Amino acid sequence: MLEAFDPSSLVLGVSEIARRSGLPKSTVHRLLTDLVAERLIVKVRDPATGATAYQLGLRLFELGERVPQHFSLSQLALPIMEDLREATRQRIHLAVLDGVDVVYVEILGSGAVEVGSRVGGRLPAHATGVGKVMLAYAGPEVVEARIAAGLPALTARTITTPDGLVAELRKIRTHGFALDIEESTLGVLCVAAPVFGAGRRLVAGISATGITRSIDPGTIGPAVRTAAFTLSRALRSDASS
Amino acid sequence: MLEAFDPSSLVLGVSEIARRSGLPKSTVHRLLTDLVAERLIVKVRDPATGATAYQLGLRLFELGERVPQHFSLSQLALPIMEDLREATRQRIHLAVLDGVDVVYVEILGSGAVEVGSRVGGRLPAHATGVGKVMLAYAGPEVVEARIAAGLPALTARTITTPDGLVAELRKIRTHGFALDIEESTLGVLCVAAPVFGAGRRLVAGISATGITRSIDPGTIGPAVRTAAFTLSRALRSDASS
DNA sequence: GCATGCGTTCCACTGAGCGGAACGGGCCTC
DNA sequence: GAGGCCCGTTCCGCTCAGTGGAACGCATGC
Repeated sequence: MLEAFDPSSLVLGVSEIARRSGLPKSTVHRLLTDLVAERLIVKVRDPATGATAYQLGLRLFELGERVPQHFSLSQLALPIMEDLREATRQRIHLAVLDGVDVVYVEILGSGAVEVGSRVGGRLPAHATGVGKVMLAYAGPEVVEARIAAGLPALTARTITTPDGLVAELRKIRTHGFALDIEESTLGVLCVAAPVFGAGRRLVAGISATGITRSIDPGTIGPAVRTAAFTLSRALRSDASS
Repeated sequence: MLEAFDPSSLVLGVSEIARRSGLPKSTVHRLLTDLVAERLIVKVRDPATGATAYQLGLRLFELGERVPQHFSLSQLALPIMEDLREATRQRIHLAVLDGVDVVYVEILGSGAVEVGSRVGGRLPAHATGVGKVMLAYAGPEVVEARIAAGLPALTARTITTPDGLVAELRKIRTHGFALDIEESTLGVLCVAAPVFGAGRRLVAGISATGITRSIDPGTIGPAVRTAAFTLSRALRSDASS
């Protein structure tokens, strides 16, 4: 039922939540009362209509910040992301693979252009730089799962064929980094590198993103790879302590 | 039961969760199975012992990022916080009042020194700069609630008497900003200002934090207040659109 | 004035949830 | 090697908590 609150609808009434979740209104109303008591949901007065409405509560935010895949990773990554941002002056993303999508666990810097990424947001892996770089170093079963789930286009430049994706991933493994040239957002270019943890296992992807005409991959690529190596080493040190 | 996962214990076994939550082991086990199915919890192998353990799942992080008090506020605040960070070169905090505590909803920059603040973390309001500034502009019932809940010391410099706190809050209203001179962390000074939304209602507090000897409140105070005014105006514009 | 949809409450009915006990396994100590 | 301890997991008899359709009062729009 909590999934009814999506990023474009953060404040909802009982009937709308019932519609979105497929539960009866009385069930939703009772569950909301319980969740309000647990402070996972907050009951508010919708300023637009004056009606009763509900939104996710601060407690949920506090719990969300304790998710190890975000918290532990961010703690080690943030200083390195700050360095990369200082060095490149671009918007820096840190994301993990979740199923066939990427989920952004940390983003530094607002960009010169509006991009679709958002902390806690998810995008299909094949259509982003960090996603492609993680697909390149994840097992073939993840690539196959992504292909099976479909390769939807985010822009006209998104890779939408299995052969095209497989060839692209091979190229990424050769270069050691991925490029997203307007595949997720028109006018935006992104350079991404893989981050490994203990046992050389893929943990995350890190990237620098900016306006296509202001980014030189030849210059930024090595910087992103350096940050990725630094974070990988930090993760391995952390795992053995 | 999810509260059993606290920031110092992110990975727990069934028995430990049962102890912390006061629920029987079979109840905990069954609830965990349900939460794993909902992907709010992840079942992992504890690398230290090889035993089964559980941690909060990425889905919870995604939901946490949709909490309006974090998401909507951060969206408007981040560019302003970045400006303030650029101008002051200090660690920037954005926090909201929750009951008698402050909860940090956004933090920019790692500091020169380790401070107790953490995104999603909470601290007693009377013992932090952003907390004192919000107490100064919140209703007296919030101040009374904080006093009734006790004024625990975080350092030897924390205000621990009701009269001392009331006098301090009056002073803050006179100056329009708060100072935290080593009250939450030794060696650390913080300058904070209040952020208002529609109807001149207090929404948040913003602050710049750094090493005591590297911060001049006379210089940084106006910068923090400027950022607070800018964010307040952005919030009022946002509310009326 | 009527229709529609809202949030809220009621209550007869149903099966889902509870949690103590037992199990097998791993680890540690003697 | 045996015994003790604690772990995670499973079972199942028992109990009442949860369900959701219907009805209500209210607000809005035509």
